[in-house]
Amino acid sequence: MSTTNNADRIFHAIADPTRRAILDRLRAGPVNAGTLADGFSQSRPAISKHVRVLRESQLVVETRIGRERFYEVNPIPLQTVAGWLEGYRAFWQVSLDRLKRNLEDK
Amino acid sequence: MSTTNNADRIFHAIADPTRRAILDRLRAGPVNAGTLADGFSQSRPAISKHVRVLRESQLVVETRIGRERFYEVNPIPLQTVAGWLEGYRAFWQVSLDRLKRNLEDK
DNA sequence: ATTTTATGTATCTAATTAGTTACATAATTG
DNA sequence: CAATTATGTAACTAATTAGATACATAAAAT
Repeated sequence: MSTTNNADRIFHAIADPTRRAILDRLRAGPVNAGTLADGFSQSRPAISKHVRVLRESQLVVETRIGRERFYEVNPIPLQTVAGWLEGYRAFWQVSLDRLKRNLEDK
Repeated sequence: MSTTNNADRIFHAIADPTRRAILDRLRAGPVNAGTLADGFSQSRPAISKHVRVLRESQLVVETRIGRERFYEVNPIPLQTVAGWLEGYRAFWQVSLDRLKRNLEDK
């Protein structure tokens, strides 16, 4: 995924349920890699790889303290998603009306 | 992707840039399959498959008229995404403060 | 009735991905 | 300094995916 733009990277990052779960866990506060992995049934390396994807999309920030690495959420990239959704919010009512009309026509 | 829940299906559906582009196109109003595909550089079957994924996630609704099939956006499932994001909105300010503090500590 | 048109499905392939176990590296501790 | 601990990376595998081309089906037009 080398020629991938920012938005793609972000949407891809949050597409995986484990990665969303990691973000949700980190929302409670920063934890080190080991503690984070303990909360999941997958192997530590598997979680490590998910965290890497999250870091590459900037959704997670790493802080190294000694040999430990703490991870925390950076919500900024989620604004990209929020912005995309926004384009549908305006559409919301109008489209529901149309959908309803279409369904009534049957 | 049989044992996939609703949210997973939705996040997965919007993860693909072509599928997001399809949704964005459909936001302008319903079109039939052929017209839709004409707007893309991929083959018609490729687009057809993307539309299927979008339909399975309920983001797109199909209406058959004669031999044509019209597609339109159903924004409702996007509420799932909006809801998930919402959990981060509250977190927004607090986490940015913390991030800022952490960065200042270096 | 035959041909054309609109569109989905089958099949196959190349690329990507999520997971695993084994290994490497760098701090800490005794 | 040797042993332990925290953690990422390498290598490999199985599953999933996006895309292409060829084919099937059904409606519409001649």
